[in-house]
Amino acid sequence: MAVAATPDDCARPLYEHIKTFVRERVGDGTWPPGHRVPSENQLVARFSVSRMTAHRALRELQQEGVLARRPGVGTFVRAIPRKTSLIDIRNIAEEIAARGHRHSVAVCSKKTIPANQELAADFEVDLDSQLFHLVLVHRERADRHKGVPVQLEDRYVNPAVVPTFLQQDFRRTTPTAFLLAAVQPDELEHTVTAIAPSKEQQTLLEVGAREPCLLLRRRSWSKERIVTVAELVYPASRYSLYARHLHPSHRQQR
Amino acid sequence: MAVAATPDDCARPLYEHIKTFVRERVGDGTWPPGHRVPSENQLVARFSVSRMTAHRALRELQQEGVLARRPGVGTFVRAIPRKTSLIDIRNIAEEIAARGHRHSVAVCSKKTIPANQELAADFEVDLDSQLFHLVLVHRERADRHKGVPVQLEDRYVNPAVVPTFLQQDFRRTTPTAFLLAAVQPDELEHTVTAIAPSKEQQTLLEVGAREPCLLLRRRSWSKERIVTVAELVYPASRYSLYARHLHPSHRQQR
DNA sequence: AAGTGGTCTAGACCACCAG
DNA sequence: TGGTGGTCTAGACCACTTT
Repeated sequence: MAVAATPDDCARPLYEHIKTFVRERVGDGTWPPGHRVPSENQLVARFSVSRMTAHRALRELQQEGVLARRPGVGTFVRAIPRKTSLIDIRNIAEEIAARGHRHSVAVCSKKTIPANQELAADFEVDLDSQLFHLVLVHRERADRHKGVPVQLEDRYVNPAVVPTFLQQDFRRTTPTAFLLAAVQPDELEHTVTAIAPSKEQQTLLEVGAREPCLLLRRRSWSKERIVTVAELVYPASRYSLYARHLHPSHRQQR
Repeated sequence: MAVAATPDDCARPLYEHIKTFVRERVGDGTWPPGHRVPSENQLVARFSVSRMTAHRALRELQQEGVLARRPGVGTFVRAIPRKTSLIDIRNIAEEIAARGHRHSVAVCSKKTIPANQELAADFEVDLDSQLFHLVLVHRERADRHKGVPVQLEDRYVNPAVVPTFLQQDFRRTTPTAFLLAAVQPDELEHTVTAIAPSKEQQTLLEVGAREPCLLLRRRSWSKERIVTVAELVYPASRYSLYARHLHPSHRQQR
């Protein structure tokens, strides 16, 4: 009974409480796909809110692809893997861990550099402003072998937004994880193209000249300022990008 | 004055009326980026609805990236190209037209074929079931030159869902446009990788063996049934995929 | 002080689906 | 017939920004 007051009660909207309540149970498997979640009226009683508030919580979870609702029937946990990657930023370390493999990182470069013409334009700062620059190679290994490179990360970061960036130990925390924790980006831009790897990229990724690679260029903004520009190179044989999502008219499923 | 009753008044929710009203003005440029849209109270008066209804309309348009809202200030038309491609299906003909160029199509193959093992699994139908198969080359040209191939489209369609598919004239309507009109997909899956083009792809796309290509594999569902599986090959030098979007906490912008 | 958006309530009516 | 979700109203309080 009781209202299951989560630790983080602090001033969050009531519908967010309900969303968290549902998401936790869906996330940890307490409510498996197909499971019927409490009706609006049951949530009204359980959380002591009005029906509009409970409705909003369930409606938003439906729009996010977590739940499927059927008028006259009920609300159910959706079966399908929800939207991923390309859309959300994904942390490569967690992804690899999710596959049951080991992730490791080699730091190739980690320094402060002056902005050249192109970078100054990207970051909307003056020429020769100081920027952080980082080059990493992410490797994935299944057992006790050395593993293979799966991503080359070439990243510039705005020191004005994240002054402590270069002090991190990137063998413990990926830049993506750190940046997401440090600044919540308001906006993301992704551009994907295919490239033939350069000599240097071939060496770092341990691929041949003929193996095509995916180049994902990501820029993120916070409060109108660019936070980071990253070029992520994936050998196509070892990685592809995936997205699955609902279409505007959300509805359906079991 | 009056409620600007749109032609399609038929039983649509009131908040949808308001959303349409706003979207039309944003779409046709009547309200340019940065323009301040009517406040909730003004919409309440104009549409004779309650504030909750007006609020929901504006909130959803915010979530869709059309509007930016600032508490205490107002609601404004967003400046930035909203989420595109990779997320939404995009129609290559419209895209090319939007760049002021001409789009043309060569139909390489258009027939009914029996499902092999792989296709049967994809479509969740029996082996040797009949499927529609289509191969197109999309070209883009700037002036009166012949233009260059920008996309090779290799598509299978479920006849049970779209029986009239093969009867279309794909020089007039792209498969994407037709399919979107025929069946509203509930769900989409995109997988992106990089490939070195095969001999046949090199010929059709008029690219060299060394030019990497993007391979976008798209599957769409309607009511639990697969509608179509498409493999779209883009020469990387002529095309890249782009997405820009807001992060979960939507807020900001002028 | 006035206006904005953000949230919330306690009712209500409806179409739909189940038993 | 009773429960479900979908919509809607007419109030309300709040934090915030602008004037």
